[in-house]
Amino acid sequence: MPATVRATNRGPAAAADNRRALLDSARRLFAERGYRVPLNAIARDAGVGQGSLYRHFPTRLDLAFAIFEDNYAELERIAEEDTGPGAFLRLWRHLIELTLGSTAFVELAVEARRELADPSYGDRLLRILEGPLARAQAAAEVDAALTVEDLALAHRMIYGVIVTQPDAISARSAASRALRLIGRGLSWQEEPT
Amino acid sequence: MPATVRATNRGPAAAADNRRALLDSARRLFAERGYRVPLNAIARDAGVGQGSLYRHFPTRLDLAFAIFEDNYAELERIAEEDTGPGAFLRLWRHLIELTLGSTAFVELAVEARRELADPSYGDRLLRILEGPLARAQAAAEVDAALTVEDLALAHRMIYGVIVTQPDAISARSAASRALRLIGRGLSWQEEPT
DNA sequence: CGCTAACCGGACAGGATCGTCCGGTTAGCT
DNA sequence: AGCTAACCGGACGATCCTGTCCGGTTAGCG
Repeated sequence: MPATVRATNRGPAAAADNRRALLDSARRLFAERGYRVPLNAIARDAGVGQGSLYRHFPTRLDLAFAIFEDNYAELERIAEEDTGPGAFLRLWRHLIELTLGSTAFVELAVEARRELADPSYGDRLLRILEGPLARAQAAAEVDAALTVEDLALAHRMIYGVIVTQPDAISARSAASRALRLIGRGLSWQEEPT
Repeated sequence: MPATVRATNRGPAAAADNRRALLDSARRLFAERGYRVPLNAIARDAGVGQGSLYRHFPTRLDLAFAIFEDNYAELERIAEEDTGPGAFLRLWRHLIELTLGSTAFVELAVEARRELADPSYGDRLLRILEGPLARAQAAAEVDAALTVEDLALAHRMIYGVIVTQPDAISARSAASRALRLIGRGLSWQEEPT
């Protein structure tokens, strides 16, 4: 039996384990039931008391930040390390994949802006996309007129498709169709505003 | 004083007035606070008791159906009556305008499918768009490859943009940008799946 | 072995929402 | 006027969620 497995989750040494169990359960339940999943459901799923949940993460936002920090860190890592041909498209695909995995990723950003009245959390995605987009444009891989704001908008469009889809399986193909729609354009006459 | 204004909302003759007041309040609160607005808030706003609300509309779905029936009826009327040049685009714009007016319009369709396990409510939009799209394609106004499913997908994409926007004013310009993005395409290489 | 700091569980109070129930009100008819 | 069917209001019980509080548990140390 590995040393990390304990017979009990009590005592000073159990704090780290409980924290990790809470994060694991929260990640799964956010994905399965959305950002608004009850916090006590998370505590129950993690096998810890309500007290422990609120001690480790005083608010829903604290918990969600801790979970989706992983998403951002991974995107930042990819944006930094992958600079070869097609790197932008790989980064973009990864972002879509994360969104398919949990729409709470987007809902958190919306909630953070509403709750904290601070746009910095949403801006983080823009900063991640900036470098790779510029490099892809320099390599003529994507339209030079494209901006990171366009990408963020496209991301929210994909979110809309996923969140209105009844199940995760069909969400993937719907998102795929939506990406093609964005990529090719509907080819109709929409005059500029 | 018009005959329709009553000093009281009691008695047998008041039922119709109360029903209308409930619909008016619900329409406004659904638009302002989203599909999940508390039902008792609607009753309070309409100036009627909880009992009257539940008597007229046993479930949230009943109330929402009654409200958004107007949206569908209006779209159907436009689709039927307006057959001149550019008719399709006018219909499409009207759909976007309704969605800007109340995202609950979309959320209801999602909820109805989840709750009733019946896709007919969502399909109603497809049926409305069918004729005008075919006519626009016959007139070479829009790409012949476009399907009503594409349009429904695009509609949900616009919904995603609106619902993640912090306020109604900025939602309009964001939706406008999104529409241009869809119309022109991002012009990058996304291979078909 | 006993003490203590750190930590845990779950009961609990507070607050929100749902849906029901029944005493009270009204219009119209006799 | 009196009666009755139709309708209304809001109190109320049930349920759910949040966030706190405190008696109980554990690891490590002298």
